[in-house]
Amino acid sequence: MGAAQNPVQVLGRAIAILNHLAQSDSGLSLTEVARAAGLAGSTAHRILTSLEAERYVRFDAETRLWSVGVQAFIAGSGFLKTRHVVQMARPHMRTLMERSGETVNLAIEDQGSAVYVGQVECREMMRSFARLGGRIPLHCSGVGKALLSAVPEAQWQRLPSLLPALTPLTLTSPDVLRADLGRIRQRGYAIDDEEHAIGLRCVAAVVFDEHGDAACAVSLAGPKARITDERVPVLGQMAVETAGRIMAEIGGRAPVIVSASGAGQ
Amino acid sequence: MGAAQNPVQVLGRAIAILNHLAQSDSGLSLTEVARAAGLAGSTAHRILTSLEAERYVRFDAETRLWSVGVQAFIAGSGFLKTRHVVQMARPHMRTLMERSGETVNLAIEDQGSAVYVGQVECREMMRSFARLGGRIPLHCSGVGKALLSAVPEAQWQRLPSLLPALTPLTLTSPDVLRADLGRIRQRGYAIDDEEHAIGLRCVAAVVFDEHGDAACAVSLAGPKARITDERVPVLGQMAVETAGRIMAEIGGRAPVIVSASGAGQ
DNA sequence: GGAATACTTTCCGCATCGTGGAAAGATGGG
DNA sequence: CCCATCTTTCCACGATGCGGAAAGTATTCC
Repeated sequence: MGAAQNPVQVLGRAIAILNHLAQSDSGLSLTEVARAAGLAGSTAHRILTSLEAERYVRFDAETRLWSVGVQAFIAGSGFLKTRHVVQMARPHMRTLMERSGETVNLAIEDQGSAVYVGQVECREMMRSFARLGGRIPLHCSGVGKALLSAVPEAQWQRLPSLLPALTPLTLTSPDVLRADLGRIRQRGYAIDDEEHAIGLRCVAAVVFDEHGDAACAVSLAGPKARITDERVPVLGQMAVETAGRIMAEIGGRAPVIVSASGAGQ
Repeated sequence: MGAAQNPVQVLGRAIAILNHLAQSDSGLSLTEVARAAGLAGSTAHRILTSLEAERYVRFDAETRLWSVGVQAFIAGSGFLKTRHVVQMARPHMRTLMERSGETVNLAIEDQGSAVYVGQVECREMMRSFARLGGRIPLHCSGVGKALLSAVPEAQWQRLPSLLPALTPLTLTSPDVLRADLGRIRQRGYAIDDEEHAIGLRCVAAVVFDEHGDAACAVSLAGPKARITDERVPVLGQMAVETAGRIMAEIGGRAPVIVSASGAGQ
């Protein structure tokens, strides 16, 4: 994640700092920031105070820690504006949450992982912990697999030969994953059965854009205790329906299936 | 919103650009960016490509427009991790207490009642008795009614047909309460006139989070003797202003009002 | 269709602006 | 109370960002 060749040096450095701050849970001290970004203390300090002047970072005088500021959040949220899907999807996600009683997530693909861009939380005490702006691997999440299933083979063939396992149930073999993606295309929704986190299940369906490419994926996530075997097909169907409504809203259309094998349907 | 004196010139400029991009709905062309930020085209271009290298801005080759990038969204979302409404609200509550001379409370909604999560006590001998962590019903408290007023009708329709009366002035009829909530939305703050305890009056305003949902409510509480009829609108306005400042601090925004009826403004 | 127009991108010499070592100022622990 | 550690300010050096101008590319209008 190093700053590549960048026309403007400071910007690369400032952004590296921001990215590090964003990853930390409770904020970083000056020296931590400096070390993380590989900068001299004075340089890091200058950049931090400069960002602070614009409220892109915040300094807590009590804990003496630096963290991400409001304005970075506000500006960053501007990203969602240009993603009309997110806006359009919200009411449908809300309905889905009401009907299913589970938390609904919306994610897009970005650089080999899924990023959560929308969420409607359910009212249960026990609920999923996905965070807006958070990243999750494609191969071991409902949204991720749903997105993958919509991509032509050519692109996911360059997967590593062994996928990282986050739980004992994670699909680590590309061949097994490939088979699962086939099933996903057939039934219309992906199932994540504790492949990302123990006790967490979800179902997810993909939303296609006007070109028939995957725009994003909607998922329903909840504890295994609540998302039982019998409910999976029901919830999956709901996710598919919601994805369909969002798709209609944004003028998307399912792609023409080119698969040569007997992928049915 | 101009970049003030900033230790690092480029950062001020880059951030100004990002902020402008974030405000625009569909993206900006290079020249629009340059003009908005008051920069030479070449300078704006250099900064933009630099930000693009870090995925903080995105360039749509088709429309030739620049907009906020994913990574800015991801990093900006890091703000939510370290955001604690209660802590951020404190300084603003303190100011409100100084200006009004009354005790200031902060409450969140939890399972059908309001819970006090913050307080700045005034210096008067006679003062309100809310306790941190204490619960208070939604229908007969300033904070409670303010929070209720921010919830879409669908959710508070399942109220019992007769609300418990804590004083002779408590609003016990759901219809009367509903009408009051309408008025609260109109004027921006709630009034509790001895509805919870005899002799106690308060005004309260709601603080919205980034989704436009109620995050918490601020109230000013004091004895009826001090909070006279003439002071109510003044104090109410102060509460609204403070709520606004807290909202800015946590990156919240007022919700888009969808109400079909004449709930105006 | 061709020329004029508007906008985007690259180039490069100049001096401004950012850099980081060092020192001063805080803070905390023993 | 002193030493160790971390934060903040300072400053001389030169690397780095600046913007005018020119080249390259879409768009419009006759």
